[in-house]
Amino acid sequence: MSSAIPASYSPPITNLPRKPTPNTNVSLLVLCKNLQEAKQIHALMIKSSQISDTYSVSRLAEFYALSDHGSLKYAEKVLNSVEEPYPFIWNAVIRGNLIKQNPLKAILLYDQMLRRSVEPDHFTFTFLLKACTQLPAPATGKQLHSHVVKYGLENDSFIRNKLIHLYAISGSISDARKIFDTSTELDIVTWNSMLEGYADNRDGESLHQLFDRMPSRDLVSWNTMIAFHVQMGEFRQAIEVFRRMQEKGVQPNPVTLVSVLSAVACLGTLAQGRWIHAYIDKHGVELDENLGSSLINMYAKCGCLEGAIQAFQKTSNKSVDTWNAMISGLAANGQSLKALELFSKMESSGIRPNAITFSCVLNSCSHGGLVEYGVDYFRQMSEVYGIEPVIAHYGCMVDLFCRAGLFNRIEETIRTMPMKPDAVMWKALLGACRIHRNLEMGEQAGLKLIELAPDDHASYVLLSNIYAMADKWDKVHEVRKMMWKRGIMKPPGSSSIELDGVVYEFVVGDTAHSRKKEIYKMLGEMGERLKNAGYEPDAKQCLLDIDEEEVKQTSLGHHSEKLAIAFGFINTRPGTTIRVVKNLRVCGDCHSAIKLLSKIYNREIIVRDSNRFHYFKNGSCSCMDYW
DNA sequence: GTAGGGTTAG
Repeated sequence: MSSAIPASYSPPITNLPRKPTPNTNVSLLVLCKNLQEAKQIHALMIKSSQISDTYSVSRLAEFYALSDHGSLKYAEKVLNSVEEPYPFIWNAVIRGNLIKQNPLKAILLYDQMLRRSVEPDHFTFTFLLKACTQLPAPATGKQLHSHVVKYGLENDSFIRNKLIHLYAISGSISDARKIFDTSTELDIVTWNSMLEGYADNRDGESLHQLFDRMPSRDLVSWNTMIAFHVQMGEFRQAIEVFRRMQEKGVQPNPVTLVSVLSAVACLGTLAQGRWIHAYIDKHGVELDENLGSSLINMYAKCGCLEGAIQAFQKTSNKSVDTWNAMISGLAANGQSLKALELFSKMESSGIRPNAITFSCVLNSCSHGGLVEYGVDYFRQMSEVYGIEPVIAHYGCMVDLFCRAGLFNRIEETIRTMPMKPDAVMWKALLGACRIHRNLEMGEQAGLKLIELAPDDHASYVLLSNIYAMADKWDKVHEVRKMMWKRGIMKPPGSSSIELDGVVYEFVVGDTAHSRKKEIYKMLGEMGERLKNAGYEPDAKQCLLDIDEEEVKQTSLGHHSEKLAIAFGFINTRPGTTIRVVKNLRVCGDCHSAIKLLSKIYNREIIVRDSNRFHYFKNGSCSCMDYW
């Protein structure tokens, strides 16, 4: 044949075709530090025809789809350039879309895949089901389930567990359970998926039953239980489970400790929080940014700012959440200006504030009575940072104006904002009406609030307080009757104090305590000294706080925070700071009394109520009587 | 030559 190369021919050395061994270029992909380099390798692969090798092209598509330096656009180009794409490439591109938070696209790719007659495999379905969980798209999930059956993959454990997870979180817990019950082999992830399903459905009974039946439990099982209790507001149980977990010798990880710290923060039990912090240090648990934020939050919510600041400084990789936790911590503890200062530092450090940051910042302005600052930050938020205010931000603004008693600006805000006011907003307004004695607007806001939040006891109490203030006693009774009829119960006020790591809890009019004699003797003394200092009880503010029976038996002197403070006085050395955590808001009468007590007994008293901190010192409070 | 379940922040 004429085209045959003569035997004598030897090509010039420079023109030697540099035929790479099949995987040379592919193995270079891992070294790529940017898209440009990957494209060069891509070009080399085309030149050398290596692109038609299934393995090589798959790896290239995988790089484009999954690497930080990749590009989904190029991944898709590769996908479309291959005649008969192997499912691997489709899987990679689908997975890439999941990573980039685009689950919808992932599902659309599956559709294309079927149109091009590419048969999905077990990997494909795990990714797709994850996409359905992310969206969430339970109906699509159900369809996929039937495809899984069609392809005979229903016994794949990964797919089965994903299906359980998807059904459980999308309200079809019985479908999830059906798969669980009909599985021939249950692995730990199956158990955990089902466990999480019950946790998600707030079904504590089934959750505990399943947990008790588990043949073995791993870290995730324990974390699920702890998180469940935190979610349900059962903070002591959360810590109890944590204790049991340690007894069983299971080592906690950052996820565990984030949950536990959150529970401690809600309880306000500083000694416990310090113990967890020491545990983290001692066991060398990695202080990732989440755990850092949780520590800051815990210290801040326990009223220990120094601790929060130290944790903040120690968190090396500060995320936007880290800054948010510190800013809100400063604000809650009455350090509004410092919070705003920190916000400036955050801006100059190059971290971009998010919507939560602005809630924290506006909240700082509100707590500090810094009206004009607040107005300016609100403007900056959309103008400088392009963050559109949501209802929560408008809520902050209303709160800001409320505290300052600027009723026309409140009205203007509510009138001009692009959404309807929510219960939180009416509540803030109602609170302001009480403090500024604006009875007319207060009544209006109260009725709106009850309309929007008919199950919230606070709605009724606040409205009743307004009526009581106006001496409209028939209306007070009306509200009370309405509450009774609807079966709304007000949880009893309770306060706790932690002494030497032990938490003592008191409820209003508590007489069950083993040291009640001593406590009531102390209360008596406190009452005497308050009276001598010119204090007069004001019963109007909390008529609905306690039952009528109790009104007769006990006086305001027996509110839980006072009981806790009395107990603190007895059991600590003079001059020691008293820290009390209350489940509801401090009533106005107690607030005045505690101010005086701080002076009479020369003690710093820190009370955390359901909204903020009150630092009572020398006769005044850090909240400047706005709360 | 690819996969699974868990957390927080006003």
